[in-house]
Parts: sequence; structure tokens; C-alpha cells
Amino acid sequence: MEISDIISTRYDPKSFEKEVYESSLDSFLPKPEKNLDNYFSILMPPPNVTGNLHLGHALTYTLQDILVRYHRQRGVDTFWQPGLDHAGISTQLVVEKWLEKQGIKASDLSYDEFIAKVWEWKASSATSIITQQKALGCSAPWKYSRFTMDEGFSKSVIDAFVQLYKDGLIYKAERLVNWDTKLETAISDLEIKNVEEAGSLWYINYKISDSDEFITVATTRPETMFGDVALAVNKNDERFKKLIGKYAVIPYTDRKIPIITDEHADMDKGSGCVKITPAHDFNDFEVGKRHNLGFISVLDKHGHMLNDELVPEFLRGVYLKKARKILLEHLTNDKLLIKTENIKHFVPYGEKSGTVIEPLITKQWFLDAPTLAGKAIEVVESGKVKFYPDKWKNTFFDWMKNIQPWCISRQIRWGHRIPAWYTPSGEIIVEKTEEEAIQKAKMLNVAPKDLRRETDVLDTWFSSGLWPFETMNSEFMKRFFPTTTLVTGFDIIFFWIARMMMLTLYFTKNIPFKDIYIHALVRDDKGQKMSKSKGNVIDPLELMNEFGADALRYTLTFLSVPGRDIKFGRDNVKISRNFITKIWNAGRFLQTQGIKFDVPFNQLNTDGKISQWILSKLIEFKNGIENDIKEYRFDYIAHRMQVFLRDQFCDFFIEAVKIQNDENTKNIAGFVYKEFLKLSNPVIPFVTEHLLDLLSHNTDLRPTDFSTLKINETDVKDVEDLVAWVHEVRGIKHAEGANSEKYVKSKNDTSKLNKSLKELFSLA
RNA sequence: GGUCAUAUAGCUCAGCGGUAGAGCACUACGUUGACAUCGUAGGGGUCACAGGUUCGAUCCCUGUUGUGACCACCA
Repeated sequence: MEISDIISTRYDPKSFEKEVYESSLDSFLPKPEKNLDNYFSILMPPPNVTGNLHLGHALTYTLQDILVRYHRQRGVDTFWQPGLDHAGISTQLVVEKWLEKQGIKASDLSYDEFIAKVWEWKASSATSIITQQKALGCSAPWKYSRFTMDEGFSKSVIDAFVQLYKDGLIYKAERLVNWDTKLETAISDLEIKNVEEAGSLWYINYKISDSDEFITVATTRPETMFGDVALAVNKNDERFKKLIGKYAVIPYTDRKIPIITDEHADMDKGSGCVKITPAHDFNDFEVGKRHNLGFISVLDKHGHMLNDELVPEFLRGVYLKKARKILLEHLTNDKLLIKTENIKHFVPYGEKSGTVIEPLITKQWFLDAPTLAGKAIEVVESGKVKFYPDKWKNTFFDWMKNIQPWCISRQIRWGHRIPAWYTPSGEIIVEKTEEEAIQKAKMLNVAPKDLRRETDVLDTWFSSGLWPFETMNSEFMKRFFPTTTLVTGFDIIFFWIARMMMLTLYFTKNIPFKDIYIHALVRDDKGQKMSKSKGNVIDPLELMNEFGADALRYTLTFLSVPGRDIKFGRDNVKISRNFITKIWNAGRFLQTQGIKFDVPFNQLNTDGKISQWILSKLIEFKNGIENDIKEYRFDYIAHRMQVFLRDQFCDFFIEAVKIQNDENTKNIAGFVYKEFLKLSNPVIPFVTEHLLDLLSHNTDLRPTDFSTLKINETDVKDVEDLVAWVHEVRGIKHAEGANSEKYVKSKNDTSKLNKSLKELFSLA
């Protein structure tokens, strides 16, 4: 490419961004030679194969790419593990919708047919995601990309499950779980959003057994009353003292339940008497356990309708909503409903399905998280694993110290199928392969054809939790483990970080990562969360198309203030584009000056005061970035780039070069500019690599080492004074006018400064 | 109800125990070697409020209020 190319053109990222990326691809691969003491590795949080990337992805990948490029350019053995997550429920939902558009009903497809369709979807989604990551400039070694359901990973997931089962940390149990009535699967309590709604509190009279008295129960869920096992009151509640120990009769049945005392009963809430329905309420489940009351589920296995012989006939087989209505009508007619109070209360909704979550007794697989949590807490407490910003460790501790057994089974189709088989008599065989399971069955005198495979799949986060060591378990990758830094959002501290820590510590006895940098959430310019339903989503591809990937990256970097969410508007990107244009134009100017960009540093005469000054600023810039990287202050880096390039290099040094017009000083300008490009490369890789190539055909991004350079501080101070003087004189010119006496006097006043610009240069 | 943040210029945000900062927006001027996707200069702030510590507080402490997030409750 001819040198003159840059001079005549304006900054246009579209003309080179893709090209620069493709030409750098090889340099992204980790170096073959090992240097175990000096490596840097990051696990890219694998995006879901559900669709396109949003600005949050752009943020997290930009920050990771900065870290990766920074270390790589300094010769550190660097690895960034790319990959994709199969995202069980989310992907299944997306694929079902996608099929629906094609006129296919997912439920009409066999298991194998459906799974084949999901793989089809995955292939196209993966291509689209990686294309977007590349457009953003992600410098990941794509040939090492992994997928949470690729062959090797699937095998590891099964192995991990079997080992945990054999170690007694995974078990199957009948428990009350959060049941999504639409998806018909258990889901995690982390996937539930409580929504405040207007509801009613119904006061219902239960007759006291062998008496004409009644006791009033307040409930928001009358339809579950047939699953009641007790009524509870507070032991200090005078109103009910005489009833304690007696029995109440559930309306429309002849079932008698005891009236007990329990701390759960709050004298100030409702009627003071609460029904205990362990099979349909988490609190009641605990109360039931305390008093050994057992549990009675009155719902069908889908959680849709009342279906139990304990339910009076007029409600049996009736869908929940309707059942409530019918029951209330009956209660009203029979004068058992004595009061209806309008209240506001929180109702649990499934995040993914958007339907009401029903606590339901089901048999599920659980991982003994409380046992695994201890070590994970320990490594954070001891500082082996550090959170940035530090405050997030509190969030982590809060959750970890109250962790519940983790329900890892899901009743969906897409995911890792649990490697368990059932014999006709109900025994469970857990083995890595079907062959082994059959062997085991034979020993139990069970014919292979009688074995039934578990259809449940594992929670997506179970496999994600294995990500650190499964991706890093080859001979080649081992040198990058434990990884250096994890960059991610706070929203998956529980989902992902905690699980990775527990599982990695268990299987490898090692930490998965040393630093955890928690970045902000990207919101819109009004501080609202971006969501499709609000229509305030900004597509990163569109921004990159208009302003360039560098501008987007620079914007996200600039806005990455720790502990504060990002309010993101398009204007920010425009401003960034303008700054990058400034960098471009500075290069254009230098090029017109016939500057040699490749004079080795030791052949430049740096004795001049102005040279000493700009070099001191360059060193300050470089050291500043090194410090910022250590502290994950990405915002500072972006800020420094502006201060150095605009305020110091362009506004003063280039202006000085214009006056001085000395070949050596010009070449210093070329050198300093090139160093700026290298130091800024991690943030804005496209434009810097393109300019370096245009100006000097230089591909070496390693910044110059200034550790042996001695700066004359007196010279620097002299120039600082000069800068201040220039500003002062300019101010007078504006205030008083160019012909004013004061201005002329100030301009010619060298007594204060005692050094003219010319003098400074003449010392060169 | 609990926890953690947060409050600085019109807006978005840095910052610091000692004269208050940037970008955008605004105003004026400017196309005299790159840059109007720009330059130069300027206006604009009781640093939420009230106490306390201190020679000195925007900064540290306590409380109040506002805002946000998370967790819990959810009869």
C-alpha cells in the first residue's frame, strides 16, 4: 500500500476493519514454547446458542480482549478459551419457536428428531455468534473453541456425574421443588422472579372437631386446603390457646387435622392461624418436617389440576384457576368464607416461561452443594481467589453460606441426559455407559430390555460448572490452569462462578481462576435495563457498522467504571469515533511531514527539552496503563489515551514540531506516535494495526522498554511551565484582545519564563 | 424486613483530608502546514441534608432522605 493512501482519506473503519482482523488471526494462537511462570489465561464465558449477541456481550468480550491483547503484545504466553453453551431450557424454547414458524410442532417430533433439529439450529447460531465476536475484534484462538455438548465435554459431564454419585454427593430424592407448569420441569430458585401483584387473602372457617366452634384460617391459596396437614397458631396467641391440641376438619371432607403451635405462625398476619400445606408451600414444608406431619400433594404430576382422592369430587380434575373459583363459590354459599381482604403479595414467576411457578413434590436429582461450598468459601476468604471490585465477595458469601441442595435434573429434552437406569423393581444404576449399566443389571438378574433409561437431563449450569478444568485438561492447555482472570457480570455469580468454584475445587483440588472481575450491566441512556419487550435494545452490530468496532470498544472501555452500571447511548459511540478520527488525523499530518517512523529509538537524539517532556508523558502513559490493567480500571485507560494523544501529543508536541521543523524532533514525533498506537492497540486494535502497517509496515506490537531511560526532570518542568504560560497568554489574548497592551506585554514577557520556545528547541 | 451500592456542573461520570475535574451540551471566536468527525477561549457546582472527628471535610465517622440492585418474606 502506498504511503500517500492515508493522507487523502478520512477515517473509515469499514475499509479495513475486517481485513486487519483476518491478517492477525495467526498471532492469536498461544505460543508453542512453554513458560510456566508467565502466562495469562481467560475463560470466555460461553454465550448461549440462542441467538444474537447484545451489548452486554460486547462489553464483556471487549474487556477480555483488552486483557488478552495487552498480555500477548508484551510477550506473555496468553490463552483465551472460546466456546459456546448449549443452554438447555433457553435453547429448547428458541428452537421450539423456530420450528413453530416452520409449521412444526416440537411435541410431534421424536426425541431423536427433535435433538437433530436443535443441532441444526446450533450450527447456524454458532456461526452467527462467532461472526459477531470476530467483528468486534475478539482475538481468540478459534480453533480451540469448545461447546458444552461436544463429544469430549459430554463425556466429562457424564464422568463427573458418576463420580459425584459414587462419592455420595449426588442423590435422588422426593422434595418440594419449583415447578414450571408451562415447561413442565423443575427449575432453580435462581430462575424465579417474584412479581408483586394484587391478590386476595381469604378468611375461611374450619370447623373444630366434636364442637360447634370454628377456627378462621387466612390463606391466599384456598384450593390447596385439601393438602393441609395441620393448622398452626402462635403459642403466645391468647385467641387460640384453648384450641391448641384439638382438631379441625377440612371443609367438604371429613379429614381431621391437628391445631399445633409453630413459630412460623405470626399473630399479626391474617387471622393468626395458618394452614400447613407442606406439599404446596416451602415454608409449610419446613413446618411439616419440624412436626413430622408428612405431606399430601393434591395436584396432578404436571402441576395443572387438583387430582387426588382427598379432593372433594366437585373439584377433582379441575384446573387450578377454575378450582379456586368454584371452591370460593361453595365457601361463600356455605358461609364458610367470612372475609376477603385485598392485599399485595409476591407471586413467583418462571423467568424463562413467564408462568406461575408451582411448588410441587417431585423426585429429582440433587447435588450436595452445602458440602461442596465450604472449600469455595475458604479460597475467597483466604484471598486465593479475589473479586474485583472487592464488594462482590459479600454477595458471594451470603449465598454460599446459605446454599441449598442444588436440584440438577430438568424434565426437558435438550441437554446432557443423566446416566442412570432403573430396574423394574425401582433400583437405580448409575454408570458411565449403557454397556456398564447392562453389566450391572445382569448381576441383579435384570434383563437389558427391562432397563429404563432416565430421561431427565442435567441443569445447564452443571456442565458450565465444569468449564474451567474440562477445557484445560489436555497436555497442551494444562499450562494455562488455573486461569488468571474471569471477566463476567454479577448476574451469574451464583449461577456460574459459585458452581465453577465448587466443582473445580472438588475435581482438581485447585482454584479455577485467581481474579474475578465483575463488570457492569449495560443499560440504556435512561438507566433502564435493555430488553426486547421495552424496545430499547441497541444492536452492537449496527453500532459497529455505523461507527466502527474500535469506536464501540473504546466507548465500552471508557464507560467501564467499577461498581456502576453503564448508561449507554449512541452519542457515546459517536464521541469515541471522533476521538479515533483525531488519532487518524494526527497520523495523516505526521505522514505529510516526511517523518521516518522506523528510526530505532537509540538512534534518536532525545536530549531536547521538548523531547524529554513528551517522552516523560509517554512513559507516564505507559506506566499508567500497566497499573490500570492490574487494577482492572479500564475507564482510566481510555481516559489516559485522550489526555496523552489530544492534550499532550497533538495540542502541544505536534504544534511544537510545526515551529521547530527539525528532522530529529519530527522523527521523535513519529516514534512517539507509533508507541501510542501500540499502547492503545489492546483497546482499539483495528485502527492501530492498520495505521502501524500503513506508516511503517510494522507488525511488532511490543511497546518499547523505557526502564533504562533517564528523564531530565528539570527539562520536563521547564516545558510544563511553558505549557502553563502558553495557556495564560492565550487567555489574555481572548480576554483583552490581540492588540491589547496586556497581551503584547505578556507575549513578550520572558522574565517569568526565561525560555522561549525557540530556545527550548535549540538545546536539542 | 436484611444486605450492598450510590448521591459531585444541564447530562454522563472521574476525583481527592488542603484553590473543584473530564467528556457531552451551552456561549463567543476561528477554516494562517493533520483535524468542522475540528481548534481556541468562556460561562456554569453550598460536591443530597444534618451532626461529629480535624488546624482544615466534597473526601473520614454517625444519622436522615432520595435512588438502584440483590437476598428474604410471601398464610
